[in-house]
Amino acid sequence: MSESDTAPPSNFIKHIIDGDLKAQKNEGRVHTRFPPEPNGYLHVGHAKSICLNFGIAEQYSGLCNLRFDDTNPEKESVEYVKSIKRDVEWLGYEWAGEVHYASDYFQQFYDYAVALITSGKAYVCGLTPEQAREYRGTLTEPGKNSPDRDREIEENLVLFQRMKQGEFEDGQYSLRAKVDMSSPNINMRDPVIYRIRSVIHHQTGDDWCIYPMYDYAHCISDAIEKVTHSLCTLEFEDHRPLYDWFLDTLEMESHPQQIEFARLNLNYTVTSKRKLKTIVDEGLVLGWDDPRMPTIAGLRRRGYTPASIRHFCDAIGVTKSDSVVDLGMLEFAIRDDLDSNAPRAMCVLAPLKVVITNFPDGKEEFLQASRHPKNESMGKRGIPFSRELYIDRNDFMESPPSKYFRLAPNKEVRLRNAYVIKCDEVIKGAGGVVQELRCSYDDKTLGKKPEGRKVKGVIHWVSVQHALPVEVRLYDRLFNEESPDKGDDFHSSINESSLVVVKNAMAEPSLAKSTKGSRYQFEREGYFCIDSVDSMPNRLIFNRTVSLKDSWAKEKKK
RNA sequence: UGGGCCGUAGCCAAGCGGUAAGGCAGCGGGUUUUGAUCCCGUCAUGCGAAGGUUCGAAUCCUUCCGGCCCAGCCA
Repeated sequence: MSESDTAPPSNFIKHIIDGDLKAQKNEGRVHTRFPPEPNGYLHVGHAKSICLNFGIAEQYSGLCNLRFDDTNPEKESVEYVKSIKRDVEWLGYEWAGEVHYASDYFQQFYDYAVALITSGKAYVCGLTPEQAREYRGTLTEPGKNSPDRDREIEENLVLFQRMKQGEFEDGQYSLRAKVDMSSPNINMRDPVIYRIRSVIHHQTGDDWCIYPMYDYAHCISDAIEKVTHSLCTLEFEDHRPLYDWFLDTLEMESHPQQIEFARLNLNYTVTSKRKLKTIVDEGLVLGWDDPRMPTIAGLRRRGYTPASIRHFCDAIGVTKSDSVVDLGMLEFAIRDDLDSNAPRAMCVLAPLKVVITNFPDGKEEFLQASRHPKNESMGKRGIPFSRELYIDRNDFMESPPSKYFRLAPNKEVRLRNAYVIKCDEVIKGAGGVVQELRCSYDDKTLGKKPEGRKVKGVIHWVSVQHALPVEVRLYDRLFNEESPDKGDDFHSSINESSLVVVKNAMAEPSLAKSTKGSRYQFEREGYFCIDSVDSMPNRLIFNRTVSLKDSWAKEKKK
C-alpha cells in the first residue's frame, strides 16, 4: 500500500492556520470537525469538505471530529447517520474519539439559553412565523422590534421553561436572540434560536419538544468540542457575525474561528441534496447508491477508489471563488489510479464470430499474458486460443476509412496477446448484416512482429468455447447539459442513455474468479468493477467505472 | 437599490511590489502487441475594465463592470 502521494497542495486556509500556529494561538492545536446533517446521503461535494477537514487535521497532527448536526429531527434519520459514518470511513479517515452529535449538547444549549435570557440577551417571542417575516424587514429596509422584545426577564424565563415542558403548540412561541433589528445583515435581526417541535428525535427520542437552530447550536458545539478552525461553505459567511456574537455574549472559553470556502460544483452533475432526493424518489435512478449518482455510495459502487477521490480533492484546490470543476478532472483521477493498479483483461462487448480457417478444429493453445504491462509483479494469466473466436463488431469494417487500422477485408490485425490474423471472407446473414468472418492466422507472429510488413492495429478477442458470458453495465453521465443544476427543471437534460446494459458480453475465462471489489481494465474499453449488489458468482455483473481515453473517437468525428 | 463575498487561459488553481507555477482539457510529435499508459513539445506581452501611485503593479489606491449568497421557527 505504498501510494506515491506527493504533499497535498497548500491553500488559503492553511495559510491562516500557519499564521495562527506562528502566533501560538490555540496552544498550537489544530482541531477541525466535519458536521453533516443526517438528512441525506453524502455526495462529492461533501467529499471535498471531508478531505479538507480531515486532511488538515492529518497534516497538522491535529484532530478532526465527526459531529452530526442533528438539530432538525423532522428531516433526519438513523439511516443517514449510518451511511454517513460508512462513507467517511470508506474515504479512509478516522475521526477523533467517539462520534459526536449536536443532540449530545441539548441540555447545555438549554442552559446557555437560560443564561442568555437572564442577561437580557434573549426573549420569548409570540409572533407567528408570518408576522416575524413582516417584522424582519427586507434587504433594503430595516426590521421592526417585536412587541415582545422588552418582555421582563422573569416572564421570559417562565415562558421558556413552559416551552420546554410542552405547554404550547408548535410555532406558538420562539426564543429569539436580542441583537439588532436594524442590522443590514438580516441574520442579526433577532434570529430565532429555539423553536417548538413536538416530534421524536432519532437520538433523544421524546426528551425534547424544543429544538435549537443551526446558528445557535453550531458555534456552541464547536466551542464545547474545543474546535480551533470551523470550516464551512461560503453561504455561511453572513452568519459569521452571529457565530461570534453567541460565543462572545456567552463568554465561552473557547472561540473557534469560522472560515468559509467555496463548495464544489461539478459540470454535468447535480449536487443539491434536494435534487438528488428527487432523482431517487422519482425513480430516475435505482437508489442513492446507483452508480450514476454523485453520492459517495454511488461513486463507490461505480468503482471509484477512495484514493482517487482524495486525489481529486487535492487537485481541485480550496478557494473562495465560486467555480465549476470539469467532470473530466474526476475521471482523470480514477483513470490515473486504475491505470497503475487495475489488472488487465479482455472482454468483448459486442461479439462477432471469427473462424480461423487454418487453425485445426478441436485444438487449443494456452497463451500467457501479463496482468499489467508495466508491473510484472502482478503476474500472468492464461488465455485459451482456439479456432473460433469473438472479436468486437466495432473492430471490423467492410469499407474502412483510410486511418482505420483494425480488421477489414483482406487486411491484417494483431490479436492482443496472440497472433496476427487476416480477414479472407465476410459472411453475411439476412439483411446484409455481417454474421461471421473467416480469417487465417500467421503462426509465426506469436510474440514476434510479422515478417516483411507492418501491422499497426491490435484488437481484443476471446475464444468462443472458453468465453465467460457476463453482464456489463455501461454507465455514462446522468445529464447531457453542463449545468443541469441551473433552473429548477433538470428533467429535460437527463441523458437517456446513462445506462446501457450488455446482457451477453464475452469475457476471458480468467475473470470467472472475480469477487466483489475486483476492478479491471478491460483492454481498449475502460475500467470495470464487479457490481457489489447484483453480481453473483455464477452470473457476474460488471459496472463500467470510466472508459479509456479514446483518440480514435475524436479522429472519427473530424 | 442594503449587507457579505468573488473575478488570473476552455476548466481548476499558484501568486502576497521585482517582470505570470502546476494540473485537467486541447493541439503537434515520439515510444507502444491497449488508437490506453508513458515521454517530448505547444498552449495568458496577459491577470474583469479604465485611470492613478511607483524605477517597476496580477499584487497598492480610485472608479466602473460582471458573477455568487442572504429576507426558513432549514442546515
